[in-house]
Amino acid sequence: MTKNTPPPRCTDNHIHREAVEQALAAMVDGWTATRLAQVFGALSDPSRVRLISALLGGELCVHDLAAALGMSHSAVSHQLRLLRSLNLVRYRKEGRVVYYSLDDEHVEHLFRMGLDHIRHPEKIIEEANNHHG
Amino acid sequence: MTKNTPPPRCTDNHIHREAVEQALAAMVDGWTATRLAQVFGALSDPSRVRLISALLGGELCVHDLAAALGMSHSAVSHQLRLLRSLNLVRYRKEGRVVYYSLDDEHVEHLFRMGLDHIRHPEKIIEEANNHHG
DNA sequence: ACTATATATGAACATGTATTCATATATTAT
DNA sequence: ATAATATATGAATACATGTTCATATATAGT
Repeated sequence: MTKNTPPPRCTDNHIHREAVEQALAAMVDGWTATRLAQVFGALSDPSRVRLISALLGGELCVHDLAAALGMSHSAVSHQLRLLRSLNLVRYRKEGRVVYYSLDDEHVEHLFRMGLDHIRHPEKIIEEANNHHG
Repeated sequence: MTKNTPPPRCTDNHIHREAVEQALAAMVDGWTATRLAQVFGALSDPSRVRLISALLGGELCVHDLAAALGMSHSAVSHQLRLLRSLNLVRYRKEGRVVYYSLDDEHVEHLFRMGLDHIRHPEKIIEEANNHHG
């Protein structure tokens, strides 16, 4: 006997009722999961990440975005279309120039939170708890 | 003579210096963009979104996760491996059972921020700006 | 040792996606 | 009208990705 706390078992016949129900209670529905996946998917490509980050500095036209990223206008336009479709960026047309900008603060928050994650792998808990001011 | 605010032009010869430099200043480097894209990519699949959301309720073993999601153990294990590799989930081994849980609060924040986005498409600006109450 | 259980992993296939190319639309100037 | 500029978009191709199947590893019980 090495342990006195018998680990709950996961036999096929009697799966943890409680555990599974706890999971089901917390789990989002399929449609929400799909929508969420789409939003995160919009940020799941290096080009789009760079597009978003470029727009952190303020609105930019397609041409300048293409220049800054070193990509073709077409490729940038395609990506902007995706970002637009998910309300991550908005556009403003002035003459024949179209200026893109981040749609709302959400996007910036999402982005910065992702940055935090890759920088502070798991330090954030301490920071959040200590800071707390 | 139609407007008195001439829109800045994006001619090939003289791209906006300022605009492009503004973009370049705000833009993350390629490596960071790739890492970020990977993290967001981990949340860009409905199955993984549901996995994460299931774990919001607390740690769960692979078997129960598979049961809750209605997926094969193999599929779940593959996805958990991805999430693990990006430090989005952690695992705890107890006997032959492996319990997974969200790695830190970051993940939960990221997730909830995504949820907020798909629920409040662009209301956040009004809320933040007006804030009259 | 052997058997059963819990999870992990490699290969394969099927689907999704990002870029390029060519072309279309929209706006401005002549 | 035509020409030039700025952006958008459809089709095609090349690459990435998720699931399934079969198999491997790890642990517990006999």
